[in-house]
Amino acid sequence: MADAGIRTNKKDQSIRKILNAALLVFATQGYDGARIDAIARKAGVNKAMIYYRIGNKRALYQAVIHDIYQDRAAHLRREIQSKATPEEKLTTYIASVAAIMDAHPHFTRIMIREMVSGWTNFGPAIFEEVCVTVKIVQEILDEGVEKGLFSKTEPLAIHTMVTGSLILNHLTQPVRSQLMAALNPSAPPSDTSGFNRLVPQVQRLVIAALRPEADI
Amino acid sequence: MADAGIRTNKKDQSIRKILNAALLVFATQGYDGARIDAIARKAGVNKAMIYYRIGNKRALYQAVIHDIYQDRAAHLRREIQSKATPEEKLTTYIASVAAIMDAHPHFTRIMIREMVSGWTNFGPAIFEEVCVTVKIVQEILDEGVEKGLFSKTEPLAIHTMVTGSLILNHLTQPVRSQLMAALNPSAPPSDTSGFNRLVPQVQRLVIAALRPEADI
Amino acid sequence: MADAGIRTNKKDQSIRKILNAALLVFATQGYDGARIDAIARKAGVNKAMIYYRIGNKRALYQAVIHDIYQDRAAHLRREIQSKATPEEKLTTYIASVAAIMDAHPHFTRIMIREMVSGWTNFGPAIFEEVCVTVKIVQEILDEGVEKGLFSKTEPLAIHTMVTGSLILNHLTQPVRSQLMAALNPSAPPSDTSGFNRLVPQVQRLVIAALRPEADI
Amino acid sequence: MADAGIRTNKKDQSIRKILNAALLVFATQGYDGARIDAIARKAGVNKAMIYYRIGNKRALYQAVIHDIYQDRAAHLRREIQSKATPEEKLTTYIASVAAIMDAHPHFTRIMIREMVSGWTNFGPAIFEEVCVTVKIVQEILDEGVEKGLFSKTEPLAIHTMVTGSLILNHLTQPVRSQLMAALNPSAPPSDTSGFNRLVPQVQRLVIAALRPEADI
DNA sequence: CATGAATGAGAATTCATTCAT
DNA sequence: TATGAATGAATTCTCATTCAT
Repeated sequence: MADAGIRTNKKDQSIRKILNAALLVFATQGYDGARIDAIARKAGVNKAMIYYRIGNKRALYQAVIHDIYQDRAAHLRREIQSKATPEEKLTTYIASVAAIMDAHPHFTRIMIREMVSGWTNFGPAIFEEVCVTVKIVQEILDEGVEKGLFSKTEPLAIHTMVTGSLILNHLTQPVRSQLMAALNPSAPPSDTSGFNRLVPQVQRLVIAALRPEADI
Repeated sequence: MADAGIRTNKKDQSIRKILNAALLVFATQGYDGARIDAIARKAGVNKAMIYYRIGNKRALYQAVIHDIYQDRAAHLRREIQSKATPEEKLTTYIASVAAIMDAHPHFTRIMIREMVSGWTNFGPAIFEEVCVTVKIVQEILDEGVEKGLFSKTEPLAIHTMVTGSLILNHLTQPVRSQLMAALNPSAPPSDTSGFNRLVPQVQRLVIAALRPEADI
Repeated sequence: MADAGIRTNKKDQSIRKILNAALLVFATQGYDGARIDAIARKAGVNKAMIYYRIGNKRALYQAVIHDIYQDRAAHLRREIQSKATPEEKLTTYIASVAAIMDAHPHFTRIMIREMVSGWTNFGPAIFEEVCVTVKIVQEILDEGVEKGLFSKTEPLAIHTMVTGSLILNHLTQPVRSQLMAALNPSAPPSDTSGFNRLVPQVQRLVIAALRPEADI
Repeated sequence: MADAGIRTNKKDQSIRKILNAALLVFATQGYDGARIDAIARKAGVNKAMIYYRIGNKRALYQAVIHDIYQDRAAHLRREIQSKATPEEKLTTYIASVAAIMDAHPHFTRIMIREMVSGWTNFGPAIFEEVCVTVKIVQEILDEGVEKGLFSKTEPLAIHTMVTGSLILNHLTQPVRSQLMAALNPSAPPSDTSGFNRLVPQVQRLVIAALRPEADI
C-alpha cells in the first residue's frame, strides 16, 4: 500500500541520513574520535534515533562500512567486463579504483584506518568483499598470462602497488600544495596538475612491469 | 656532578620509557583511541609522570613523532650519501624506506594515521620533517636530471608511488596470509615469499619510469 | 449494539493483556527495573497502546495492583464466611493466604517490594485494600474473643506472623533446593516435602498462640 | 610507615563513605531505583570516584552486600555460643535476628529485595553466608533433639517462620500507625507497644512448637 | 623526583513518553 | 482503535587532567 510505502520510506530516510552522516564523521575523525552526538547533529536526527534504528557505536560503524562497501566490487567488475583485452581491463581497473577513491573519499579513509588498525572492526563479511576485489585482479592477470601478454605475477603485488600509490596520492591531497610550495618556493602556488596525471603513470608502469620479457 | 648525572639519567630513562610506550599505544590505537592510562601502564610509570615530564596528550603525541622522525631523515640521508650514482641512490632510498618501515612498524602506522586525519596533529615542526624526506628524493632526481639519467619528474609523484606501495604492503601484512589463503586455497598456507620481493620490483619499476626515453 | 460490544471486548482484551504482562514484569523486575518496552512486548501490543489505554508507568503499576488486589479480599472473605467457628475461619484464612500466594506468586512479589519500598507507590486506594485484609483477621479474632475461644490479641500481630512466615516460605522457594542441598548434602536432592507442610504448622501454632490460657 | 598508613586511610575513608552511602541508597531505592549520582552526592565524593575505587553499579552493589554481610553470621554465632541450653540459644537466636534487623534496617531491606528478585545479584560467596545462618539454627536444633528437648524439625522451617515474622514486622513499621489507626479509630494514635513485644511472642511460639510432645 | 588520590567535563547509552498517521 | 517513528531528559560510565604529599 501507498501508506506502508511512505512509512517505510520515512524509516529508510532516517537510516540513510544517519549512515551518510556517520560515514562523514567516521571518515574524518576515525572511530574513536567520532562523537555520536556529532553524527546525530550532522544527520539532523535525535541522538537516540541512532540507537533506535541501528544500535550502538560499533554497530553503526559496521553498518556504515557494509552499506558503502556493498556494491563497490560489483561496480568494479561491471566496468572491467565491458573491456576486451587484459591490458584494457587492467587499465580500467586502475582508473576505476582511482575514480572510486575520488567519488568516495570518506570511504577510502575509513578503509585505510581499518588497515592501520589491523582490520579489527571489519566483520568477516567485509573481509570477503576485500577478497573479491583482489580476485578481480587475479582474473585479469590470469587471462593475460594465458594469452601470453603478461608474465606470471602475484596479483596481490599488483593490487598493492596500484592501490597503495593511489591511496597515498589520495591521502596527501590536503597537504599537497603546502608540500609543493615548501619544496620549490619559486613555482606558482597551486599547480598540482602533475598529480592528476598519476593515474596514467601508474597505468603505464604496471603494464610495463607485466611485460613477459621483463625478467624479475 | 655525578648526582646530576644520575638524576638526568633517571629522568631520561623515564622519558624514554614513556615515549616508547606511547609510540606503541598511539600506533596500535590511534590518537583518540590511545589511553594515557594504558601508556603509563605499559611504560611502567605513574600516569602523573607523563604530565610532569612531557605534558598533555597532544604534547606527548608530538613528542613521540618528533622523537622518532628525527633519526629517520638523518639516517636516510646518510645511507644515500654513501652511494655514488643517482640510480644507486634511488634504489637505496627505496630499500631504506622499506627497511625503516620494517624496523619501525609502529611509526609507520602513526604516519599513515596522520595522513588519514588530514595531518591535523602534526605540529609545523613535524611537517617540516616530512618535507625533508621528500627533499631527499628531490635532490636525487635533480642530480639524475643534471647527469642526463632521469627525465624531469615530480619528486612527489615518485615519493608517492614508492611510499604508497611500501606502506600498503606493510599494512596488509596481518591479513596477508588470510587473503592469500582465500585467493588460492590450494597453495601452501604461509608462502608469503612473493611479497618480500616487492622492494626490488618497486626499485626496478621506478628506475624504468624515470628513463629519459620514457615518454609520459 | 453488537458493534460497541465488539469494540469494548477488543479494548478489554488489550487492557487485560497489558495488565497481565505488566504484573509479570513488575513482579520479576520491580517497578524501577521494569521496562515499558518489555511489558508491551510481553503483552503483544504496541508500546503506545499502554499510554493510550492506561497511562504512564505509575498509573500502569497502580492499575496492576488494583486489578489483582480487588479479587483477593473478596475471595478471602467469601472463603472464610463459609466456615462456622472462628478456629475454622482462622485456619481457612491461613490456608487461603498461602493458596493465594501459590496461585499468584507475581502479585505476592509485588506486595513485598512495595513493603520494602516503604509503600511509596501504593495510592491511597491500595492502602485501603490492605486494611481490608487485616480487618478480616480482626473480625475473626473479635468473634473468637466474644465466644471465649481466643485471648484478646492484636490482629496485626497475627497477620504479621502468618503472612510473614508464608511470604518468606514463598520467596525462598527458588533457592530452597540449593539451600537444603548445602545444609545436608547426604539427603536426596529435591525432597522439599517438609516445606509444603509449613501451612498446617503455622495453623497449629497460631491457634495454640491464641488459646485464652496462654499467658503472654 | 606512618605516611603509607595515612594514605591507605585516605583511600579506605573514601571507600567507606561510598559503601555507606550506597547501602543507604540501595536499601531505600532498590538496585534499579538507585542512582549513582545520588550515592556519590550522599557519600560526599565525586561520581567518578566510585568507578575509580570500586567499579560499576553492579560491582558497587555486590561490594555493599559483601561488606555488610561479612560479620553478621560470626556475630550471631558468638552471641549464641555464650548461652548454655538449646532453648536459651534459640531464644537468643530470635532476639539477635531481630536486633540485627533493628540495627541494620538498610541491610535487611537489601536482603529482602534480593529474595524477591530471585537472588540474582548475590554472588555465590553471599549465598554461602546465607547458608551459614541456617546452619546455626540447624546446630541448635540438633543439640535440642539430642538432649530430648526438641522434636526433630526442619531447621529451614524454623528459620523461615522466625525470620519471616520478624521481617514482616520490620517492614510494616512505617505504615504501622496508619494501619492501626485505620483498624481501630478509637484507640490512641501511636500505641504500637503491642508490636515491640513481637519478639517474645515469636520466641514463646517457636519453643512451644518444638516441644517433643507436640505431634505435627 | 614521583605517585596515589581525586575530579570535571564529557561521551555513550537508555527509557519513559509523545507525535503523526 | 492502533502503531511505528521519534525524542528529551536522564543515567551510567570514561578519561584527560590536576592535586597533595
